[in-house]
Amino acid sequence: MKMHNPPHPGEVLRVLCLEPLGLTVTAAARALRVSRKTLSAILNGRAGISPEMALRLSMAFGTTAESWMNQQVQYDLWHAERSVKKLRVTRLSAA
Amino acid sequence: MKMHNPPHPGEVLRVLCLEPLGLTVTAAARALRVSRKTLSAILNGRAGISPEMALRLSMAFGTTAESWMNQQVQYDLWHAERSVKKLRVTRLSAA
DNA sequence: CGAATCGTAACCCATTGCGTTACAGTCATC
DNA sequence: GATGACTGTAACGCAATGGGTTACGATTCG
Repeated sequence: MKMHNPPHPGEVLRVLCLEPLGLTVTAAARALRVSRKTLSAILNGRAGISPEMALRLSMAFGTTAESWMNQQVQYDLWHAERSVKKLRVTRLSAA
Repeated sequence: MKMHNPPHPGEVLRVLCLEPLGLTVTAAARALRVSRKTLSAILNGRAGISPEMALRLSMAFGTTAESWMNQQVQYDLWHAERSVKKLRVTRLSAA
């Protein structure tokens, strides 16, 4: 069940939300009451989905905030595993 | 399925991981290779679970990093909903 | 040409995770 | 009663990050 290479949520947002509705970045940012820069950063993978942004997205697109946050978690964990390759931690419990 | 009042992950960590093993905060922090202050902050709800910390916990306790991150998400979203009570967002899509 | 869009850089601000050091309080054992 | 272990936390410092504004160059379209 481990995702191979999870896309950043912004990519999903663009393809599944903006494009189907023919929304421009500017228009979507206005609707979300967020600066164009902030939305652009997310769409291009330069920023993550914050809890508040997840709420905004859920309200604007009729989705759940959890789904956005979960995508972000998958993305973050996948990259954390690879950036911090070797964490020396003492095993405290067997499984 | 919406959690009523999700506990912060630190509480779960303490009750489900430290206590069963009779671990002190100091000992657990040493095992996780984290400062005692950092672990204490998490246990007392003064800090969240970062991706890296989720990885450390998964390695030490044989759990999944996702489970810790998901708990954090539930906690964050629940509080975000209540702190930012009214986000004025334009609905862009019906369901 | 002129207008709209877009990505982004440059700044500024607030928050947050993490480390170290240090202090006060609790508790158990000597 | 003194000693040592454990705990929470304040005070600092550092780096990263989300978000806002302004502004510039590039692209696309009427």
